[in-house]
Parts: sequence; C-alpha cells; structure tokens
Amino acid sequence: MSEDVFRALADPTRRRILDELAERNGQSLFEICTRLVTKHGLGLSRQAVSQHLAVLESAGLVVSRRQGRYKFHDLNTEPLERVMNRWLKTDSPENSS
Amino acid sequence: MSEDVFRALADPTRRRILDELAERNGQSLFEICTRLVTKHGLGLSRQAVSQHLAVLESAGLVVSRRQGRYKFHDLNTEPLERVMNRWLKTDSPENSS
DNA sequence: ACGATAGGCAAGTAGCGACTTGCCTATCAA
DNA sequence: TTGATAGGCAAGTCGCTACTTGCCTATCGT
Repeated sequence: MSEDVFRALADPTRRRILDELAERNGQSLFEICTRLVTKHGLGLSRQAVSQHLAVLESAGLVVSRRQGRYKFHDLNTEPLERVMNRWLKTDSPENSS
Repeated sequence: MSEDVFRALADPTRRRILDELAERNGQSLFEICTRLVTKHGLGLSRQAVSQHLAVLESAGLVVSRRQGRYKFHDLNTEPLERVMNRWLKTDSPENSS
C-alpha cells in the first residue's frame, strides 16, 4: 500500500496480470501462471509471476487472501483512481510522489 | 505518440517534469532544468532532462514546438485518459499493450 | 505417514535504463 | 563575423530489475 503504483504499472507482464484479474478475480498463483502462458503466450516461471504479484501487492493494486494452501488474488483499482487525478484534475486534489 | 505511457510514467523525475508543465505550460529545456534544480532540489544535467523529455514526447505525454533556437514543451494529458480506462472502466472500451 | 500440490526464500545472471561526458550544430545579439 | 546561448548526438558507466535456479515449508488427499 505504498506509493510505487507507477513503477508497478511499468512492466507489461504486470499489466497483463491486472488484465487477468480484472477479467476473473480471485485467482491463485498457478491459475494466473497458466493463463498467462496459454492465453498470452508468455513463457515465464512460477517465481517470475510470484514476484510480479508481490510488486503489485506492495503497490496496493492487488490484495491477497490466504486460504489453506491456496492464496487468492484480487484486483484493487483504488490506488489507480487516487494516482491518476494528479494531472487529470477531475476530482480531489490529492497529489503525491 | 506510441504506447509506452506507463514506462514514461515510471520514472519519478519524469513525473516531476509533468508536474512542472502542468503548472506552467510551454517551457523550454533550460527552464525545466533550472526549475527542477531550484524547486525540487534535483541535481541532474541538461542531457538527462533532454532524454526524459524525449521519452515523454515519444509517449505522447509532451508535445514540443520549435521556435528559433528555442523548443517549447507542452503537456498533453490525452494519452493518460485513454490509458487509464483500462482497469477503471468509466468510459469507452479502448485497451492496448 | 506419505506423496503431491501450492507457495516461499534466497542468491545469481543478464539486460535495460538513467545519467554523464565530450563534442557538434543552429540561432541570435553585438 | 564572433561569441554566447539553446539544443542534439553518441558512446560509456552503473545500478536496478526481471527472470532463473535450487532448495525449503505448508497444506491436502489417500
């Protein structure tokens, strides 16, 4: 929940992950993995996706809930809304780093 | 006018430059340089700022107009609007890389 | 209990990206 | 025309980051 929303969005793979979660919320790491490989043809390891999810989570764009041996991930668009009114002044004057 | 709006936004210095232009449009390279140094205390060379402006311009976030030996830079928020409705679906369904 | 599944924790590698440095071009003022 | 100003080009350095590899922990089914 920090401030590196921009840095988190910088990577195309992470954007794909957000797309994936936007289309189908509450996926596990392996679900996201296989979907990225099959639907988008990306060849990346489980660890890669895991690290991407960590970045997204620390940016507050993804929240996760542990449940048994599964960890489900949900999209959270709230940081996006806060951060985008920095130059598009359509709302409150909340600026930051 | 390409597609790396996200990558352009990833760097904090570039975000500062956008802030600068949002506050005062039509600045030259040197104006932006001195403002970044004095107001934000950043110590960077002219070349650094020039390269940042090039990135912002190729992302379509900044447009420039040459005039004599000066080159003035203007903020363009239109790519931001297009790109943000990717996960915040408040508008048209325009998605991209 | 055992194996299989879901995930985590480093440490290491490779490439990209931000920044510098040095030199070159172009425009204006005197 | 000369000097100063505004900016561009290209190569080189250095740190960060995306990704891999190897091993470890935890939970579930049978």
